[in-house]
Amino acid sequence: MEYVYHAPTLTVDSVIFQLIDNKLQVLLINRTNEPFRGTWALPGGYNAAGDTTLQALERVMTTKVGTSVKAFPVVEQLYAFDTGARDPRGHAVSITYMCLINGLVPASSDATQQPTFFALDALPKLAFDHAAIIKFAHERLDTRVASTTAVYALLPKRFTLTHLQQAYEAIHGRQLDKCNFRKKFLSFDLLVATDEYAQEGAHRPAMLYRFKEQKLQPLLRDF
Amino acid sequence: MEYVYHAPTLTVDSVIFQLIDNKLQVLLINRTNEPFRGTWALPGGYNAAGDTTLQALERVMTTKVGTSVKAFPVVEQLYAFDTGARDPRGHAVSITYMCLINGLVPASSDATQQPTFFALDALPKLAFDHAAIIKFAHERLDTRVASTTAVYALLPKRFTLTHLQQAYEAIHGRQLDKCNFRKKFLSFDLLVATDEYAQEGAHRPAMLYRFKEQKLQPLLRDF
DNA sequence: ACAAAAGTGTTAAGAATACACCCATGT
DNA sequence: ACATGGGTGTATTCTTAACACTTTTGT
Repeated sequence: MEYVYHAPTLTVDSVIFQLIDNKLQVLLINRTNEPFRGTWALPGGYNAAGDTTLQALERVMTTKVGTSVKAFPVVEQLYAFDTGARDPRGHAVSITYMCLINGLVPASSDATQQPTFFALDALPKLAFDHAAIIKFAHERLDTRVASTTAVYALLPKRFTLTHLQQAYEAIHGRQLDKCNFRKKFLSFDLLVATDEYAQEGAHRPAMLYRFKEQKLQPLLRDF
Repeated sequence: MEYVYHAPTLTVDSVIFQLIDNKLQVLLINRTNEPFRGTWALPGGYNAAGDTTLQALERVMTTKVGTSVKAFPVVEQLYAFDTGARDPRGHAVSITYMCLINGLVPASSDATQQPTFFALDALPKLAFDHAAIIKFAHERLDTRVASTTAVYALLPKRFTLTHLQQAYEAIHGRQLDKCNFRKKFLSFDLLVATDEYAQEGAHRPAMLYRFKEQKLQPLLRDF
């Protein structure tokens, strides 16, 4: 049998989440090339032969976001999307990653790409099937913060219990009872109170907490 | 910039689960080609340009398992593995799928591949990183049967509550209390009792149940 | 004194767990 | 009669959920 194997185009796209103004936001860049030129899209790029998907992701991060993958405390592969024909010339498969971070200031090597964070409830029109990818990523994030300590990646080292609760509320999209939230989360015994307080207005200052371990751990019970 | 894009090799591998003798078993085939010739491996194959991963999976299923993907009530994409260098000539990315079925008798178009079900606790030496893929698939299956009605795909249309419990026990790998299991599962209101009984030995016959809906549904509470 | 957010207590409903028991069948 | 697995009841403990209350700050 005479048959020359030809591989489909392989790309990598990253969904970078960050909490800004107590809202869950995602990083988008403005496409400078066709197709979808001028439309907002997830930072992504080609995965060339010889590169692992993580290496391709690193290339995307350094060139289009201005940061190494290593700067993200939580990076998780999501799904291989192959519905959206990325390239009009043919079928493409995109491996997607979810990246969580706090305090990232993006800087593309190409300034016209203007990397910008958008709130999930105020997304612009998106290129390719990127709206579906973001939806998938949001659902995955929801299950991850429910079953692991993944929120730590979205918060600064020190934070108040109200910050923590607001993070959960922004991700889950619903209000939680303050007292019940605190009792439950503290019962996991993952936080330690620091001796510092946050003074943020005309009211009682809040105690600052930090995670005992800055790493992904399973939660005893789901949130 | 003069640059010709070259895509990595893309493959598809399937983890086919079935319950046999109250044990969770996975389908393996014996490799007829190098590398790993003569070693057991997951059914898999190349994903050629122009084919979606599901089309590539269909090709694998019809040629190496003797069944269409459509015969599997539950098919779920798992993860893109790119650690194992499938081909010694270069880097390869494998998209993996988990497929659940009941009563499958496999038949490869190439009889020397002898597709065979192996119990998860008695796997042979495996090619590539397939041991890691099976472990990943097992964990995913565990969360799926805990949060959805995915078990239905592993059971015949009619089954006893003991069969159902044994399925959960085989997947979770631990014993469950009969009374508590029944109360909880029946409280989901997903099963209906048929008017038939299963007579399986020198003891009281067991009532046969069926799922109201033969489809994947979320469970009210996790198992 | 008051507004605003921090932080706590209490109770009732619901779920999980452990364990003991009765029932219907073939031999 | 008895062994075997089918099928059920109940009490205890742990979680969840709702809601009301007190505390500490700046103005």
